[in-house]
Amino acid sequence: MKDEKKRGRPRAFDAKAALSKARDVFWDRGFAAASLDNLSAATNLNRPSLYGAFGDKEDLYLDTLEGYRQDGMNTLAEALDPSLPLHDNIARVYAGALAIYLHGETAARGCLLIGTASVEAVQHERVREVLGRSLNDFDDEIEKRMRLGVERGELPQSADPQMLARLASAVMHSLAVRARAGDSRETLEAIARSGVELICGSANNP
Amino acid sequence: MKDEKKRGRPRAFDAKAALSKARDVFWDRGFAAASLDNLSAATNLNRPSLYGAFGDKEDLYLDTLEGYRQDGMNTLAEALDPSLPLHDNIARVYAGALAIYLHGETAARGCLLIGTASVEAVQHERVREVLGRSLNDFDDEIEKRMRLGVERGELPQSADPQMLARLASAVMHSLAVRARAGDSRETLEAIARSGVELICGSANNP
DNA sequence: TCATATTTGTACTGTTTCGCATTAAATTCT
DNA sequence: AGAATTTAATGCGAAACAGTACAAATATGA
Repeated sequence: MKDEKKRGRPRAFDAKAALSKARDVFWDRGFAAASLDNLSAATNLNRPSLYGAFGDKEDLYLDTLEGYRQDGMNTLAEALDPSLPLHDNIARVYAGALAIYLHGETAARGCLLIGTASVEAVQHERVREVLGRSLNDFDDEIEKRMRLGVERGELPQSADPQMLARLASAVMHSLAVRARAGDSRETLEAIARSGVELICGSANNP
Repeated sequence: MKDEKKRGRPRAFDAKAALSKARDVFWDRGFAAASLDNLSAATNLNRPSLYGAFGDKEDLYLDTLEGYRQDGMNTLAEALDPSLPLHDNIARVYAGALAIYLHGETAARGCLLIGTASVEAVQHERVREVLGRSLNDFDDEIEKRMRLGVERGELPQSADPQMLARLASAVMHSLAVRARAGDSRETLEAIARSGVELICGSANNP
């Protein structure tokens, strides 16, 4: 499925690496302010090569969003390792998020989706779809863990797993926004800690 | 302070109304994708008039952000009317936010600051400053009410007003993002209700 | 070896962009 | 009434922009 030798001249670049470089450009500048020259320079690809490999600017952007989304889902699944207590799971979710959000050259970049796709979502339906789906999938994954928490007695029987999941996500959304707004790591970590306590704190404390 | 007749030709437009129209353009398209032609058409002002009145595009954008911020602070202050119970206060904060976030032509526009300033915050320091200040001021205002809640016994003495305030804001940040991502009013209202319960729910329930 | 297929690089096109220069219009001060 | 001052409207110009045409380069298949 991979070694089917294609006919013509082979590619001189790694599409995944190029996509990663393009993602960084979008992450820093957003979709609208990222020019094809920026993307071309960052990926070391001429514009025609970019078009050939990924389509137009919006296609390329959607590709980076989709890749980011899948990476995020993988990170989330790891953080939610069900052999750990719920409290630790949510703390790990936030820690993983902050590790990503706080990585930036000039200023922290936050979340690629929340930070850059939100703007475009109003006018670009495809972007809105990816953003909405990403947020929902994230909620759903956490909800599963919450439901397990209720079964296990980590959460009271009266707890609403869906709503708890959405509120757990909400804290993460806020971390994403605040990171991009320039809040310090200390502040963000404090919010994450308080969020964990509020959402699943009543569980461990008798 | 207002009727000091200036020397030259008087303005044929209302600066506040123009700013409001410009704000709508930025709200829908974001800063980068909003062209001066868009802004000129929406405000019924030629480009030179825009420059004369507000400066360049970034200046105009910052003006709209500042106005939005102040409107938001006023709405917040009303919602936090201390003669009402804390529970109602926070519910009113979210209701007020949703009333603003869900108002859009094609799709809901969310929060102007979170939805459009976040992208620019990384590269435009002045935008990052306004965004950070706005989030902080919002937190601080809610924190005051939380502190009052502790004094009054609406919240337990052990409650951390600052952190509760930041988490209350977090729910609102999430509403802003989710509105722009296309979530329904029902979903958003449900999240708001759950947020109120989680943050100040343990207070009213004996 | 030669045709076929794909990628690469240069250069181009037409549009959009921002910001300003310039002139005409409207008002106040003297 | 005329000078001074501010705003309005037209329109310019230089740069940036997205996307593509075309030819050279590099591989496979016959």
